[in-house]
Amino acid sequence: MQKNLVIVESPAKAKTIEKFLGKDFKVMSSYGHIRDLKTKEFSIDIEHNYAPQYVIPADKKKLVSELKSEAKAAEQVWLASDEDREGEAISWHLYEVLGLKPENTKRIVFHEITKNAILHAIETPRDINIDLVNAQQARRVLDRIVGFELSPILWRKVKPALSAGRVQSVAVRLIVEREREINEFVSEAAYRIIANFTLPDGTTILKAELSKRLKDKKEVMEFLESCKSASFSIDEITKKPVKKSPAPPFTTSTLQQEAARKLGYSVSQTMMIAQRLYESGLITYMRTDSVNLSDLALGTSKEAILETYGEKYYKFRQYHTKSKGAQEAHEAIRPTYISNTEISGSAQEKKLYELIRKRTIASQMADAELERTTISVCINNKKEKFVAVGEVITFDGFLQVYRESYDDENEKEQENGLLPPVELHEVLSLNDIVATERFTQRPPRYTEASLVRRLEELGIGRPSTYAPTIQTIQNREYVIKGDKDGVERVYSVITLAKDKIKEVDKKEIVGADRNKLMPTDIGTVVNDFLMSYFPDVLDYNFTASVEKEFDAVAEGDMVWTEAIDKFYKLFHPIVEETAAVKTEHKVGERQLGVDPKSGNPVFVKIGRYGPVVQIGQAHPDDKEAPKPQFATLMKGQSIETITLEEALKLFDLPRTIGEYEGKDMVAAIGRFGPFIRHDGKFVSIPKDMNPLSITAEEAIELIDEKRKKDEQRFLKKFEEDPELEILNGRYGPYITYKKANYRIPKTVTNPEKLTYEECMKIVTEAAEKPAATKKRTTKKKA
DNA sequence: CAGTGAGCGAGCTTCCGCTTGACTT
Repeated sequence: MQKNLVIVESPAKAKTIEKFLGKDFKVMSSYGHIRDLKTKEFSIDIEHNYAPQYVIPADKKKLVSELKSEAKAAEQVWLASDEDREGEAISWHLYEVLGLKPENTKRIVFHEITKNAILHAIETPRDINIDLVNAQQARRVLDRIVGFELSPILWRKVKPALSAGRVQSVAVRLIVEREREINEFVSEAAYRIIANFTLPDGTTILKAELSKRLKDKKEVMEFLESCKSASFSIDEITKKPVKKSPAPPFTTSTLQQEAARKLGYSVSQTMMIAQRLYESGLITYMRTDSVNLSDLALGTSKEAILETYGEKYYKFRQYHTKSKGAQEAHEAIRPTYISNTEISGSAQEKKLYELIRKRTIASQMADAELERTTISVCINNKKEKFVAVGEVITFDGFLQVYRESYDDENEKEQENGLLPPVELHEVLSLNDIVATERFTQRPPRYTEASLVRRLEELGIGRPSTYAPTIQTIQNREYVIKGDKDGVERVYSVITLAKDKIKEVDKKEIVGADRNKLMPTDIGTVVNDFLMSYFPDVLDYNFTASVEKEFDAVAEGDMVWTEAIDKFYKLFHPIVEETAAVKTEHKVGERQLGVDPKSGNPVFVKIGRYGPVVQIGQAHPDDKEAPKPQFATLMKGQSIETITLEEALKLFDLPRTIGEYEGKDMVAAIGRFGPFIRHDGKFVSIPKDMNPLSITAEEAIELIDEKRKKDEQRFLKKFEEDPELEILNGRYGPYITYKKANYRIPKTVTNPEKLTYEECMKIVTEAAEKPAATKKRTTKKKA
């Protein structure tokens, strides 16, 4: 019989702890929550004081019965779930479901997985904190009420299968509002003035910028004109020491941000890779909001720094979490063993590990020291000055290991180089002055990672939900991650050189974006709807204010059902009212005008499958009445901005554009964008062409291109096995075998020369690696 | 990642937060 049963949340953690505790302890994992509200029902009994109806999900039944029998057999059960609200609730559910008894059940907590921490926890057990559990129930019930009362309203008023929630709806709001700011943004121009001087030695160049920008061309002309006869001399040299400190160790959110900036990983990619590192025992837990390092980690970091860089580079630092609502059940994300400089694994895993290791080490290193030199050049007939700033690193400190990245150019600190040695009052000769027209920048669109950062700042969402939330708002098609073409802008450059002023216009592309989050029509309509009826829930401070109540519950100062009741009494009547409003028109519907052909009204709205134009009304009761006509909006069109003319044009599709080889060519828009159908085959119309304006010649060219590509698609077939083929895909050659695809190693230069045996070797080797065998088949529709 | 290609009157959708697995005979 087992003496002790310890239950933790994660199986990887269970494995580690079992080693520390010895053979008198069996350690099992609950795999997170073991009980929850029903998935398909409201499951809250409003009439009976918001009593939640918990069930054990089907995929947890087997686990729960195993836990139950192990618990029954054990002399002592130790509930060791995380030391936060959710963890406390997990322990409580375990206690209830497993039928544990108070006399042989103990609750223990530790927030670092070290032998000392665990042994200490075993020595200092406590009871389940029911106040904390109730705070979790309040959180759970509130989220269910908000989600399950708001979503059905959207199904009725906007589109089926939509969703709303405390977290996702605010995430969408951030993106919608940012896009509006961008649309309303008016950039302002000003001239940046840069002068190149030659020092008295006759060769060295000093580059300096005018201390202020000039408003317009007239001002620039006047300024340059007066510079013709001016003399320039150095009137001030200042040197100032500057210090820079390292960033704290990673939390989930900062790891996601840095992995996106430095390695280009998406938020979910980062989490998957980190999960593998965690399961291999290489890093600590990857879902955390804490920047705290264990004493063990602090000690080994110190050793590593002293050994590799020397004492001068070491500085003991303790970080404190600043983010709102942090619960700090875990440590910061760090290598399990700092001394592990190299790991085995995929290239991605290695890169992420290296990032985590460097960040951890740097966080315990000395400040970098810089010397900032400012040289100011005065103009004898003006009070403005030219200024040159240079920076020299006098001691690199943590910079030797790690440098934090920035999201966009605005945030990036200017890279100041080294300045040439100069003397005070030295007279300089002017080479040229270049005035470049610069524009203020619009606010940046969110990336996945910058959205996570914003949500964290607002205290909305948790480390375990950042990645799923971003997935959800994209699945619902509230936002899309995509690219935006920039627009060409003309700016002028005015140069003074050799006493002559010259002006040229130059062109630049601005506002182009890659992989940024942008709202869709659906997202915008849903957001506007929720904002007008439920501004309190969409308020950026809603989560923060309910968290305050949950804190009061956790402290025992408030009964959780009263907190919920307070909210429900305000919230539910609005839900009822909103649902009761009979609307003839869908939310977001907009009439564009009248169809000149039929005289029927033309309007745009969110249809069952997304944004559409509709001509004429439906007459559900009259079967004889003419049916309305529909047309889907094209990519880039929006129900907010589309005009009547543009909308009517969409009805020209499908459009016969001519004949080729005796068969009609028809242009239309399908599920995956514009295409041409010809002789039963489909050819996509590229982004820079329009199905409404494409000519027969262009279409024939596309068809021929497609045929050529299809021919080249089959690189090689094998007689040994017809299911094995080498194909040419969008991303180069690949092997396909039994409906699965396999990458050809980069070392192979002539894929078409691969033999049957070589191909099968690639296939079987890939199949052995667990990651490659899995093929995600994402089903959108039921 | 590796090729798809409507429809707008018929049937169930949805929340947030913990955690990973992968039918059973």
